[in-house]
Amino acid sequence: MAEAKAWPPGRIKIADALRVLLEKKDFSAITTAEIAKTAGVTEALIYKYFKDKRDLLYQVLAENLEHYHFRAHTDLKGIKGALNKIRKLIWSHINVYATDRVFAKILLLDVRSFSDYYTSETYKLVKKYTEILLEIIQEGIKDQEIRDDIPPVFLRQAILGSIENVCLTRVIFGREISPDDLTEKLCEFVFKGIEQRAVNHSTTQPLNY
Amino acid sequence: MAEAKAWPPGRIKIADALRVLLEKKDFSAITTAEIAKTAGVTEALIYKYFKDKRDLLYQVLAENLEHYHFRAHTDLKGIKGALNKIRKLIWSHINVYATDRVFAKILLLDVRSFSDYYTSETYKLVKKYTEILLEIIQEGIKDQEIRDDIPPVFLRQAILGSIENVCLTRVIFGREISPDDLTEKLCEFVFKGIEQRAVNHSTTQPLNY
DNA sequence: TAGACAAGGTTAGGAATCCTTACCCAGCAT
DNA sequence: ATGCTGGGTAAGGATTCCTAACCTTGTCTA
Repeated sequence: MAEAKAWPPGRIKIADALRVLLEKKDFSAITTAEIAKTAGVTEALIYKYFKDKRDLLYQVLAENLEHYHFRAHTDLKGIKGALNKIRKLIWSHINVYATDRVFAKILLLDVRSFSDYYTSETYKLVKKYTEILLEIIQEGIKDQEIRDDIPPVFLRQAILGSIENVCLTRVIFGREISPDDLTEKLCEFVFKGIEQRAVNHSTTQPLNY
Repeated sequence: MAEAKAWPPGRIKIADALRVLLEKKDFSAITTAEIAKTAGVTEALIYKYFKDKRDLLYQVLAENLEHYHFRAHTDLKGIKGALNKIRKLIWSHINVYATDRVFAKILLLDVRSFSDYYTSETYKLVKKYTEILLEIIQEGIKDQEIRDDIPPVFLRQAILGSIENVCLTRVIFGREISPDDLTEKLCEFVFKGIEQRAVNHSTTQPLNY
């Protein structure tokens, strides 16, 4: 799937058309007629390449996911330490939402309400992506950088939830997303929590940086 | 809106019918014909009481929200300390998702993809609900229980995101939700963060419990 | 080199779905 | 008795998603 090469022109035009339309409209408000017209093909062609309208959405998402998954992987190369990796992953993650609003909208809003999405190939890609974070957490626990009294899978959910929810409102209302600023705040939150630390200047110095 | 009293029987039957159908199906897969049939009324009656199919969804959600918002408020009475209040709020919040899966599905999955939802009266109720958490955070900052170097609005988003994302997968896949267990883990995460604390047995005893 | 056969695309249409317009009827106030 | 309001129905139309069948062009092969 999404072989990156050799898609017929019609298929490409259709996928691009959907991306264009999603910039301005909800997925549910976009009709197949509209997609076909924007793509410059007939409606029936959509159904040659996609099972149905949703499948088109899933496949468009999948193409983006593959790309960003690959990028996340390379972005992490050369970084030492679980917390540093998490910081970088958060930054990259937010940066994608900041620069590709259509992708953000599809992933955070459009597909989530369809229950067949969770059995799709595309959802497997999402899981593959979040696997990266899980591995970093496990590494961090092993190296004593991350606490070991909360299950890694749980931590992953909580971390991703906070990232996504912070970006979500900004995506919905078209507000600006600043990766630097948000990453800084998110890391503070995720790493240290909201509790006011004891104001004990002698013993609470951070050890790692 | 949602005057709690004096709704005509037809309206009640329609709202109930939607709730029943949502237990088994996506909102997008439910037809107006189906709703009418389940309710034992004609399709046209839906449009007497609701602007359109979505408006029906929003209003059903609104009714639940009002109820849970009220309950959250009373649940917090008599609790001292911002962190204790947050713990209780998290528990109540999760408990709602645990006991009312339809409500959870509507709020976390169904309405989010519709952009007109964010201009609806129902969304205002959601904001009113999240306002509770914001006020607690502000109180906590004032009382030095909560760190003051991250904006309260940001903290609220991050906290709610982690709560909701933790519940989300369980809602999607129909897995069990254990309020006690999840609250404990979430509070640990939210209050203290993921970073392994310095293993300094003399000074790191928790103070509050 | 005819012809089989994919691959890419179109024509035409049908079932379902959402929603509207016009109508009915009971109760009740004047 | 009459007008009017609130709750409900009947009937239909436009739109939307999707399918079946067909066309066309290039390529492989006997």
